[in-house]
Amino acid sequence: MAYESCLAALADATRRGLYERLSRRDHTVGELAELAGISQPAVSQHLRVLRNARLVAHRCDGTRRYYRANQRGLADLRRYVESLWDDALGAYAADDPATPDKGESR
Amino acid sequence: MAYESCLAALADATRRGLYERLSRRDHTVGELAELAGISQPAVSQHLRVLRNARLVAHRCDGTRRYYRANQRGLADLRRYVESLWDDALGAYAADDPATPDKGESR
DNA sequence: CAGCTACATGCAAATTTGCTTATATAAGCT
DNA sequence: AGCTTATATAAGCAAATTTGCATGTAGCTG
Repeated sequence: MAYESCLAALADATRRGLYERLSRRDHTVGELAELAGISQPAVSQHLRVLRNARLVAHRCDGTRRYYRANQRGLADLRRYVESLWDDALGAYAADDPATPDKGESR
Repeated sequence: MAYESCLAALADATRRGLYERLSRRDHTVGELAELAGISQPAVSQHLRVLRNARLVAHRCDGTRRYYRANQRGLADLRRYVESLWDDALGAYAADDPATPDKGESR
């Protein structure tokens, strides 16, 4: 189940920022480091997490590596969220309308 | 935006298990602790995280609190994932030479 | 080959996280 | 009121993560 690593990867704000940037356009590691305002090694490590989750891919061009978003990981995550959503709708439909709630919160 | 706390909440396997169980049926804290095989305080802490993410809600009945899945948090997460998905599709379409450029910003 | 650039990896410190035990609060029961 | 049950909060700890810094590696260029 690959959606687990996607959730873990996107749970971090820095990685979300990197991913969202890469979903608009491809970037080299150095560009990402400058844009995100963190060191290059930090970016490399975040990219490894995103890569293991299949959320990004890269293509090599000389010494540069152009990273971009990859549909595979996101497709897995999307499928999982949709399954949760279907369950939620199913539970809603199964609610007994004759039973009023007592203490609803949050 | 609330999807951030949803991602963080569902990134943990134990909380995912609790949430998925609560999306099928409501449960008390004690039931969840027994089913998950962890202590009651641990469950309470996980439920707080899920509650803050609006992924679960509870209703009080005497000293018991029946928790169940809440659509609000999941709806936020779903909307976010769908927006990422649309971006991914958009990027894919942008690779197609038949579609016009969309003008990069930032 | 030497040197430079772009990136990855390794390591240790610092922060975070998840779990447990202990304690507090609150409601029901006798 | 005192006791029990159900849950929340607090404190402490071990394990996992994040970060910064230093070093290693691969490709280009002269």
